[in-house]
Amino acid sequence: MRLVIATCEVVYEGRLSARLPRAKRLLLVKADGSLSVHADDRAYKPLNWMSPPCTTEEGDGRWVVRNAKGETLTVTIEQVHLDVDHELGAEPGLEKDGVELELQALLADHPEAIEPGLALVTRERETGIGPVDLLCHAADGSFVAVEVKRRGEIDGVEQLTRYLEVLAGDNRIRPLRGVLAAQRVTPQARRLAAGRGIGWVEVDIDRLRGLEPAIPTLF
Amino acid sequence: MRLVIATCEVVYEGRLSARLPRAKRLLLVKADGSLSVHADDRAYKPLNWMSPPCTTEEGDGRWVVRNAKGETLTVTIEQVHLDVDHELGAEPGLEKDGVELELQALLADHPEAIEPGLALVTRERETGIGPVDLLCHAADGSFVAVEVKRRGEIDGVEQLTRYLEVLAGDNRIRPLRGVLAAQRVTPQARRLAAGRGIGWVEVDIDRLRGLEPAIPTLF
DNA sequence: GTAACCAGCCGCAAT
DNA sequence: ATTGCGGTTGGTTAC
Repeated sequence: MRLVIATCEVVYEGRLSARLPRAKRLLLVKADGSLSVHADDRAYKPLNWMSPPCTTEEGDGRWVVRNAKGETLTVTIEQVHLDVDHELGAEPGLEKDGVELELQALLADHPEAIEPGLALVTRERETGIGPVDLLCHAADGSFVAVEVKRRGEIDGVEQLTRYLEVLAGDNRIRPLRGVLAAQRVTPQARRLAAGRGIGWVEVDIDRLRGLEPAIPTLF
Repeated sequence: MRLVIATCEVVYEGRLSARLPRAKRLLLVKADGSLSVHADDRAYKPLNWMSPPCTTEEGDGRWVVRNAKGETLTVTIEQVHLDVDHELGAEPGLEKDGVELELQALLADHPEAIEPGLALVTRERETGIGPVDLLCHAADGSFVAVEVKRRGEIDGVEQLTRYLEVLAGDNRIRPLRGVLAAQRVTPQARRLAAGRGIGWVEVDIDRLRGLEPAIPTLF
């Protein structure tokens, strides 16, 4: 990993055109070949960058980074304030406990938290246009397709709507309705869901975490 | 901007839980208070980070970064290989020519590229649930709501569907239909659009750039 | 490779 | 503050 602090100008030509007038910035060159240009703000987002795979041509105070699509990032360096190179070695890897996956697993174990009497049929049921998170069977005899989100917004309702359109053609799982299950459901999403005949429920992930696996799956 | 290369362990507790076992990494501390932890790959993406506003407590080989929501990023430092601090000064700012905006502007000047005889009524027409990119009037007397995308995918069709649902209630712009205009339209989006009675068109941005403004707006 | 979907998405603008 | 929405979104996975 090479760290350069330099007074420079930067031009990106690719999916858009972007120009950075002369200023002091961090140029971060990683072992994967990528280059990021950072200012002292914008959190972790660089001002400009080129993602790998790409190649850098360096010479005469000018770096030209290119990728296979012909996009270019050109850095014109006026003055170098720091230029260091460090070998970092292999990254052992990031372990994550993601929220949506955990929420889906918890709800799969506790479908009754979505609606009393609900029982799991299957997870990640394929529809042909993507998998529906949970397919359940309700106390009233109907099937319920559940879309699980950390945050229930409009696009979750849209996604579930698409799945329902497809699943409606399968008469083995009729009658069918849809429910959006999320930690929070926004007012717009509630309104859109209501207009589409889709239910919604807010679930408390901390309460779910405290429960023991209770209801076995149907199949 | 402070650049530290250190052998460290990192734990994030917040919207999810994440752990990084001991390894050599870059710690990037910006003037906005943000901290990013980078490995030598993943392009510009850090392994872990904390966005501003946040505060860092540093002491005894341990950094604890907190934000207002109680999320924490804890870095336990075993060995420091580099620790430098540079004043970057103000960033003069990034100038961008975005693609969707340019495409929308070009199509506003050349609605006939969407469909012969089309004339612009207005851009960014408010619907109550967000602005529709272009509202036009067609040769057949109908109004046409146009959603402009760089890449026409399912969510563009969904978005336009929502707008059409709302705009259908306005009888000053009847009859009304919808068109998705993009540089490319994916097969799935075409299929979904067809099922909803929505049209689609692929536009050549380079050809549009070469045209002179031709058709004046109606209003 | 294409396409759909998630992401601690980020960041912006309008409500 | 919320919410919709674009992004040079990036990255993963299934088809």
